[in-house]
Amino acid sequence: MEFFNKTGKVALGSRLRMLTEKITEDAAKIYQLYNIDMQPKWFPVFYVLSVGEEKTITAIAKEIGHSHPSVSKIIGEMAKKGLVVEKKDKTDGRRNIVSLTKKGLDITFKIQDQLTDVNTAIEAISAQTTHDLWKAMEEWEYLLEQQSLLSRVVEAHKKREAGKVTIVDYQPKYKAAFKALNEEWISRWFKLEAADHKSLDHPEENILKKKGHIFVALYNDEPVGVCALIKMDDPDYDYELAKMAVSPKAQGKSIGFLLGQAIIAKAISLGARNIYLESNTILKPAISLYNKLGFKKMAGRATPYERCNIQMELILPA
Amino acid sequence: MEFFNKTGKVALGSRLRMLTEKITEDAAKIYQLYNIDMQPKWFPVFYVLSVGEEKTITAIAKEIGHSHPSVSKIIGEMAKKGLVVEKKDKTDGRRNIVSLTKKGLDITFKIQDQLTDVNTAIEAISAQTTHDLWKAMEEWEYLLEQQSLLSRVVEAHKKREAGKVTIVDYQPKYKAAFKALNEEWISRWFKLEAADHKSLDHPEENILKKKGHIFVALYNDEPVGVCALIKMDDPDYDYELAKMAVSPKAQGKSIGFLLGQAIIAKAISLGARNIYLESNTILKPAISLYNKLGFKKMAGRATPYERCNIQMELILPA
DNA sequence: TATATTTGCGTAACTGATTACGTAATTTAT
DNA sequence: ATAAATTACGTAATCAGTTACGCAAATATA
Repeated sequence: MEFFNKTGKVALGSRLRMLTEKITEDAAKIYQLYNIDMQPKWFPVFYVLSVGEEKTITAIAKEIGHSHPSVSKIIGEMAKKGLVVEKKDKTDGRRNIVSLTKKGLDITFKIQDQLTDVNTAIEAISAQTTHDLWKAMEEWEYLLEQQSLLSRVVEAHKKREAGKVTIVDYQPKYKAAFKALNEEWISRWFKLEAADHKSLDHPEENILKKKGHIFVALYNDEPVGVCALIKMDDPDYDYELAKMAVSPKAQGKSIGFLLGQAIIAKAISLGARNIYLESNTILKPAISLYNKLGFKKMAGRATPYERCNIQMELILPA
Repeated sequence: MEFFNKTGKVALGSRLRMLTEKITEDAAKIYQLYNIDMQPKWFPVFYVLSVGEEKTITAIAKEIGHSHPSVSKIIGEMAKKGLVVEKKDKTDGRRNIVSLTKKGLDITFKIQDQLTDVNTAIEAISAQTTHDLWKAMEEWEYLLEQQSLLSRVVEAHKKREAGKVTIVDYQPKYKAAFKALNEEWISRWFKLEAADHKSLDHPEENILKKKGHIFVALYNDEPVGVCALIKMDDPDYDYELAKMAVSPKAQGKSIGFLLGQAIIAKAISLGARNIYLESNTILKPAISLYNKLGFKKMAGRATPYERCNIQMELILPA
């Protein structure tokens, strides 16, 4: 299909479906050719029964990777043709135990030649290819089991969006945004406290002039996230990560992570030994972000914020 | 799926279907994620319209490799969502000309990011595989277009059956079979002639004692084909291939071909310059077999058989 | 010019799978 | 011992495609 060279790999699903169809189409004709009264779709069920004697519907379904209604239907069809018999389990009345009949068993022998020839034909095709379809499928199955395509796409999306985000130093024009972004999330979860007003209304005086730093995340030149690195007045702790706020509209762009990284890099360049922070455990995504950045939960320490119920620290390399 | 390691490649179709399903399943969720009101199955149709402007239903179907009813249905659904408009062709009242609406066109832009991300994700998976699924599929498509799986299986079958056939020298116990096999086909097409009775009733006297040879093809120790190499009394021709007969029950095992090869090998070992034969053009499979063996049509020569209307010869290497 | 064939496309029925749901039997928890 | 949860499995509806069929328009042929 020349079409797929134009669309690119996004049409992988469509292309797979077509190849599948082309191959399955011939399967029915092959059974006919060998005069075996069986439908291709029965094959997986037939196979497990021929190998393993008696099985229940769900056991078969699990083994061949179909849904149980699918197996149920197939067994019904095969029973009608006299290839299998169903019988109720005496000790467990729910179970329907299926096994091949004499006629079904006969087919297992009759079908051997066909299987040999099909295998020969497929191997012959494989021998003519430079890329091994069978092994490629096995690899894809494995990789998709590890992480679904969906989640990989989400990851790609996030990475691309993060690339559009720039982290810049605070400037007076971001004063309003600094306040608004913080008020937005604080008021959603808690009540604004006195200490909040102090730093949010006057960041220059209360953070920057006290040897602190503020970073702003820009997306399309819009400020969508902020975070402060505040100099602490404590012999054991050098800096505090605080006032981290990201607009809900700009989620999925790793903005919190980028701001955190910038803060950490800054602290290192300032020769800090550690970074301290305060948060609340109901803020699950925040806590997991701090963990991802390397912060660890630590023992209690005095704080002016009522909403704080967890404290974390990050030990920086010397 | 461990299951497929047990069944072997005969379950290629099933395995393909499952992989297809797994991938398609996520596709729908991906559209949702990007907030695009479109179904994955619309994509091929959408794609060709976004590239090529107006198209008729069948033109789209041909381009994307679907059946036309499928496209017809998809266009109906897309039209309901306002993504496309249909209009009758003025010069050809049968045609239904389809094009994207403004809304549909908007999606082409909106969808770009999604396509980029999906492509990134798929490329990332490909990078982790050692066998390239995409290229492998392309190779399979190409090879299946050249020769279908069905016909390759038929070929494998034939080859395997031919392996069970043995060609042996004539023995008195095959006298009846020699006669019966020949009478069977001759009487189906023609009337037995006087010359037939002579050689069929007394092959020893009329063929073997006159420096001729007879080969018998055995399948399960049953004689299912015969062929004679008869010494000719002609300065220009050394031997005649004649009395070739194969049981209809033993077709598809290349028996004629194997007998022919044996005859030719014998003639060469006897130092013959050529082999002559007589046949009739209504016997299409026979003529094509002779061609395959290397015989060429030649100019007329006297013959005792009424049914002969074509004469062929094979020049042997010196 | 009349008739036969081909073409475009819609509708209907089928296919091989799925998910959703209901019911009965069994197992677990209180 | 009873209630709640789980399990086995069948039926119904759905899905994304197919083939079969029929009608109308256009084209080819006699």
